[in-house]
Amino acid sequence: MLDRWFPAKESAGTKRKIIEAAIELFSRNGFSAVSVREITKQVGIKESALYNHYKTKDEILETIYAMFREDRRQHALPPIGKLDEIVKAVPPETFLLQGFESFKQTVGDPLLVNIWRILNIEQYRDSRARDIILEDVYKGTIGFLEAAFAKMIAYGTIKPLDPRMLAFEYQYPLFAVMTEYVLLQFDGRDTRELEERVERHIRAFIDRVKP
Amino acid sequence: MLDRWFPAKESAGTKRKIIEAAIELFSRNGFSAVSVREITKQVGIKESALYNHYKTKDEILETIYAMFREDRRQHALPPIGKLDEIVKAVPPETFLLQGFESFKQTVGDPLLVNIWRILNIEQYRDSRARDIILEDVYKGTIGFLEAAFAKMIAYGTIKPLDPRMLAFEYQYPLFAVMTEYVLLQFDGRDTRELEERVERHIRAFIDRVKP
DNA sequence: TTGACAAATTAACGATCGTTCACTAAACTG
DNA sequence: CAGTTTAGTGAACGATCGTTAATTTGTCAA
Repeated sequence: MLDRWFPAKESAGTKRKIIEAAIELFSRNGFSAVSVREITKQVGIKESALYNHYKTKDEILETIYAMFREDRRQHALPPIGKLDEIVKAVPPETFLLQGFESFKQTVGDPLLVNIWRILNIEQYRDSRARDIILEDVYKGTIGFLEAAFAKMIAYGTIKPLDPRMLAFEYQYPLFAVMTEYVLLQFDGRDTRELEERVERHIRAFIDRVKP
Repeated sequence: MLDRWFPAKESAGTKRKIIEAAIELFSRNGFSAVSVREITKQVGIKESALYNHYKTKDEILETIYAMFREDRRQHALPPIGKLDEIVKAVPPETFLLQGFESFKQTVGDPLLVNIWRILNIEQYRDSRARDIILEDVYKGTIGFLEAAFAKMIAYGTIKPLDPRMLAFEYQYPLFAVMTEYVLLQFDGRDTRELEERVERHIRAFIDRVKP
């Protein structure tokens, strides 16, 4: 994710180091409680040097948002156009269990987890964070799943229930687990029970929709 | 909630007004981004007068936490001791639909909603907020429901499934809906679909566990 | 080798931060 | 009514905030 935004050719990679430090600090204390001096200290430069790379402190946050947005559009969900061929190619069990893999992949990526934390902290103060959570995460995921379930129903591979309700029943527990997972992980606490719950939820869901 | 913490006999009620202003401001911008001068301006006093009521800015936040904790222990869930008589007295349908009522009651209380927002903002920076969310909210709710489901199973009023799994399947979607609800509400956006989802989820759950 | 440009430093700016101080006015207590 | 407590003001404290300006250092192309 960082590699794409900050190509290695850039000499010292200070611009990238600033983002890395900012993500770590913002995710722990929030944007407002982190000073530019804290960021630049972690990078190893003076505070004034930061302004050679970013116009303002807010532009750093904006860059982090943009990275997350782009990463989600690229990697989080397959494009709607490819949905039909996916649903035709893989059985519902495999499709749904992919949600488990994608969960483990997300919580295993410290960068993604930290940006998710930042979004949670800033969601009320900053309408950009709110927009990412509501549109990209919630609406995007549910819309994708609804379309997928509708296709499965059309192909007769799952029971003919309301696809939007199915999307909700499948995904919303995962949202809540993600929230709790990220919080437990913050103190290095045990998260195995949550992982197990996710898997059991998905398997129970598969049983509910099997035709 | 405020009435109990700040009895009317206190002359001007400045201490209460400070908390009210702080809750509103903290819930919008976060503790760190709100100055004591902003709070006291909203109350109508000078910043120095605040220190007649609270030793530090943090003590205001601490008071808010304590209020939320106590309110939850008093009103959120019936005491475990009374659980047996409740499960004996009301059918599972009524018990579970009570979760819908309690959801509507929570999101309809601006004070509770704002404190919930504060907890979300501060959850990483402040271990006290983290503790409230993980222990009082998550663990407390799931523990209560697990005990309730276990009793229902013992009385044969629901199917004999794993009570902890049932608690998870019932409650976690509600956690996520609450999060999204509070966020949508922040911009005054339409939340009717979410309310409907909650009710449909609970009714679907009732169907799943009916013996 | 020189000139250009990027990236760093030192120093400082005005503003704002949480908190404290000395003091005053009002309200309760004996 | 005198005396003490409570709640308020006005001013200031040292620290820190985001940001800018002037200047130096390092790097690569011409």
